[in-house]
Amino acid sequence: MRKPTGRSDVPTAAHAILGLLEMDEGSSHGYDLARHFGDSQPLAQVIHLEPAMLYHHLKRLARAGWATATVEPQGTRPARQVYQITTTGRAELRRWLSEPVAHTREIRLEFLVKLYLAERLDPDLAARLLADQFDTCRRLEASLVSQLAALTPADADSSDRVFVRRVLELRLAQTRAAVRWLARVGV
Amino acid sequence: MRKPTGRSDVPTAAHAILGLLEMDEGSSHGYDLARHFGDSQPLAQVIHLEPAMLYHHLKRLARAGWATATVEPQGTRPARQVYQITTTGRAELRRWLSEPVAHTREIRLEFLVKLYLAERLDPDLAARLLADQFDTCRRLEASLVSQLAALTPADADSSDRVFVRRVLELRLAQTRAAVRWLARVGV
DNA sequence: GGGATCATGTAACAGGTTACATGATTCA
DNA sequence: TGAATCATGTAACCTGTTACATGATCCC
Repeated sequence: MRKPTGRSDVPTAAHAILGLLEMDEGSSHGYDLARHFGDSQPLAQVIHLEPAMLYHHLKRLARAGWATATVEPQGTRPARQVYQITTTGRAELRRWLSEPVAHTREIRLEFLVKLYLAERLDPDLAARLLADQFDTCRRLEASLVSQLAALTPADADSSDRVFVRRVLELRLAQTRAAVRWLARVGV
Repeated sequence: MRKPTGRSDVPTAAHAILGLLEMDEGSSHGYDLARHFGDSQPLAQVIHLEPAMLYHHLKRLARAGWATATVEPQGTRPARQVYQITTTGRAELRRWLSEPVAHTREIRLEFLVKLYLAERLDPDLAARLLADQFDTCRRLEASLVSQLAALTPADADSSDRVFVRRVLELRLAQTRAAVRWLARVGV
């Protein structure tokens, strides 16, 4: 018998669904929610979610106690599973929305989803999120700068060192681009 | 019975291992290769590879005919599985190394691995890869610029439109950062 | 007649993560 | 004595992708 594998780490998609349940307030079932991730919808520009995974996440949200499902018979069609966010689900959503992402690479997906939802659910929260994300990226930038500074003094330029320097320079460039973008968005 | 599920898409990790087999030329078994992905090794700054996945990929490389395994008994320890790259494996590696990545988000991981290996296996190939990647990113940049231009004329500024514009602006910023970095590296 | 729409999924596969199994040997 | 090294993995879980099942109804 194994230990119950100490994992946590709820994926962005699950939180996105949780946010949509909060926005759509009331009647949301899988097929309905799927439209948010369909062609030319704003969220679809940022996160892809196939029906298979959508239904999967809905079940997990229910298992976690963040949503409840009620069955709505449809006559001929399969019964609708209408989901509703719970109080603990709402608390979890808020917690997630207040938390900036830790890495620059997560801006493109996770942060954009947070921003989309926060702006539509609570503009004040969105403003705070933006400010916190800006600070986080600034700190990342400073850390990269000091890592680079610690690197260059050693004059031995093995190709491995050159490579590591380039990696840091790329990260710094990406992080600075994010910082400038955040500053422009957060006016 | 299902169709054999039309997938392909070999992951970066597998190609990284293939590249290391080509570099280490001869005696490389799992435990040995693992050192490349250990603390403070240059590749570890870019890609994480736990032993479990390393051994998994080695088996898949053998299954694909890109490497062959020969058993080297060790007495008391488990026998070493020594892997060697094959001719088709070498061809596949070369093909992969010549191909720039299609998306800006893939620069951070997949492109950096290609660059690391190409520079160590064939500097000319590395130079061509850099040039091709630069062109690809330039085209991406142009595409994003025209997408933004197509967006702004419509004056109706729904919050959804604002969001989509921001997404494009972030991508453009990230792509431009990559372009400048590539230009600096590729001197 | 034939495809899109509604509404739910399952099956089979993939990569990836964490924890653990095995068992002798070397070193602090 | 007990941790690290060598060398291989497996087990159990996860997200994610693609293909397909079901079956009525609506619209061209």
